Amino acid sequence: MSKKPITMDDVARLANVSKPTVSRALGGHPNVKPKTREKILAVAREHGYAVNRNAKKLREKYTNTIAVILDFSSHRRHRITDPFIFELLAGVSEALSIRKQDLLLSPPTLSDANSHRELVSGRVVDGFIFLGQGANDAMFNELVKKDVPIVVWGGNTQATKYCTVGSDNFLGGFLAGERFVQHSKKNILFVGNTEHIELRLRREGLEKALSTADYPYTLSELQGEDFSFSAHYEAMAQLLKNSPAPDAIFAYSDTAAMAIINALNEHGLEPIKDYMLVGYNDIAQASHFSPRLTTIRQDTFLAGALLVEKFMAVLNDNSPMSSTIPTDLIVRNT
Amino acid sequence: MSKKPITMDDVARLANVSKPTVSRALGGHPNVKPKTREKILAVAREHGYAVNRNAKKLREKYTNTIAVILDFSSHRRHRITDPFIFELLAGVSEALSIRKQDLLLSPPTLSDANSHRELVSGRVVDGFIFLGQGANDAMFNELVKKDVPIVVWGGNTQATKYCTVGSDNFLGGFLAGERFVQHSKKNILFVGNTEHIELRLRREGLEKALSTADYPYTLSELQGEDFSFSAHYEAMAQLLKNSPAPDAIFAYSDTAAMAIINALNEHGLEPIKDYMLVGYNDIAQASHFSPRLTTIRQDTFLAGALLVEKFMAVLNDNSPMSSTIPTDLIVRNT
DNA sequence: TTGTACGCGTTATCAT
DNA sequence: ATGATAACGCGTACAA
Repeated sequence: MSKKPITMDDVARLANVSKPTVSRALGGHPNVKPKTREKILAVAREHGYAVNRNAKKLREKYTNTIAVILDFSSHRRHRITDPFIFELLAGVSEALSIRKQDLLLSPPTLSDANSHRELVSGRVVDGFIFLGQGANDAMFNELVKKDVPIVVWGGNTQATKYCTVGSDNFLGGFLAGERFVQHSKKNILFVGNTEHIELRLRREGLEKALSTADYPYTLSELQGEDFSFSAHYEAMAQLLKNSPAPDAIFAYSDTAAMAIINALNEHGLEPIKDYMLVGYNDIAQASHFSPRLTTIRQDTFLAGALLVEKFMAVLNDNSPMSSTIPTDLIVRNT
Repeated sequence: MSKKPITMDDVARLANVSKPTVSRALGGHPNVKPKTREKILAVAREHGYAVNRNAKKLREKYTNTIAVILDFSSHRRHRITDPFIFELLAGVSEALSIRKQDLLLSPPTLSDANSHRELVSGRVVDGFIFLGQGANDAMFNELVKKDVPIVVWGGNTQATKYCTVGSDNFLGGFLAGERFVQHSKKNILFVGNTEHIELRLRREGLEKALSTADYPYTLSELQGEDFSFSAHYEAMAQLLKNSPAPDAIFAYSDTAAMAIINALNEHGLEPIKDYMLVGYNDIAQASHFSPRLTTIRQDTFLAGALLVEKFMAVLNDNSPMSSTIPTDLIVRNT
């Protein structure tokens, strides 16, 4: 147990060379005789030597570790609800591993800008990738002001001071609206809290498309209290009790869409026949739910790659532009 | 950008004390005069000082970082399918944050025992929590032999040399079987690959319960090729074409259950009336799927806490016993 | 091509 | 209660 790990010094001794030579051999430095290198590598392998990464980080500029923060509000107390955020996490994880960056998965205990900054000045991580904007716009701006490298998955407006990657939310909303207008839908329901930048943009896109309709229509809004499945279900059931049923619904996530469909079901309403619904994210479950969901697709693999690419650019001070990934309407059975 | 971060030396100078005193003040050491401590903390706060964690780790025994490895086989190429693994991840994340341990989320690039060991001897992490056993039983045993601290979410047999935490898989299977026998089910289908220890145990439990039936029955098996939704759907559709429909199904996960129900649906079969189905995990979606799934619940919050607790025990050389979390049958509409 | 000497920022030991 | 000094393991000038 208390076995002392072997150090670079030990390897040097065993290979009859000096420590810097070992360092060079392991680091792939050109100026080292092939035969010497081989000898060193052999000794290292034989003794299971591994470079002490803390000592290394102590000397080097970057930690090559990036903290990834899940959207706080997508978590329920001890219960995760939306698989999308995890598909996104998987995308980021893969992209980071390609660049040989470590991923520190941070708990939502970090709340303010200072606790985040400490992680950087303590040289634990080089910066942050936030998977979700939530209501943290102000904190993100503060972090940028404090020179903390960050990239955020989310929406972007003129006021956004930090680099974002996200779907083209306005377009996503527009595509949904277009579909509704094509089918002459008149009583449209937008589900989502427009305090979130992304959702505000989607609603704007939706409105833009609806405004091309040459007939009268109404647009109302349903804001779930939190992000849980049952909250959405109940809110929708309540709405159906008190108001005329909408004939078109645009939900901010597939998960929310599923909850809403359940409520519509129990109210005796059928997809396509009675209502049209467009979800968002195209999570794995969306195409297997019954009914199969019409939704807006986001490629989480590409998203991860882009988030990491932008982060690296931020780290190197080339203030990269925010950007969006392709955003497509996938028509299925709603 | 190239702003040099403030060091402990700097703080010492600014507070008119020596470096060790600063270290003691920050570390909560008792032997430091309250007034001195206050002064030091004030200076540190004022200048936004944060301890360099790499220098700290270079001196200390533990890195206080734990690598968490997701089950390789639960990932599809760029597509996550089963939310359960992420509920588990959330549980572990929370448990680790309570103990102030950092979570390094490792990509599935690490394949053999040596690459894992390197992470420990390189002092990146103190050890591993594996979320899923997959077919890595041999590697886990090898890691234990090499004194790498690990804990595994999964099943346990006499042959298991490493510490596991998991649901009581035998009991889970038994509960499902009991339900089937109570309803006189005769044509039982087990869905899952029994090469996985957990699933083998569940099948054994199922068989045990079935053996109490005082009537003849058949038990067959369906092994999905991979863990994707569509693979299960298609395998089930195929089975329904070629064989008589089962009147009872025990699926290894709720996700698999959903795929199978879709296939049964399209074949005109109805839950309860035509078949009975028990899933596994009780993921958030299970109670909102249509039909609402009967399933075996696992508390992922508790699971996370237990995994971390056991890991700490392993780290401190008190070879802890493997253990199981409460395992209950949740009866809903299948 | 290789070796010597030093510093990275912290904690631990020992002395005062 | 505090300070001087060493040591953790590595990379990098600079010298050879």
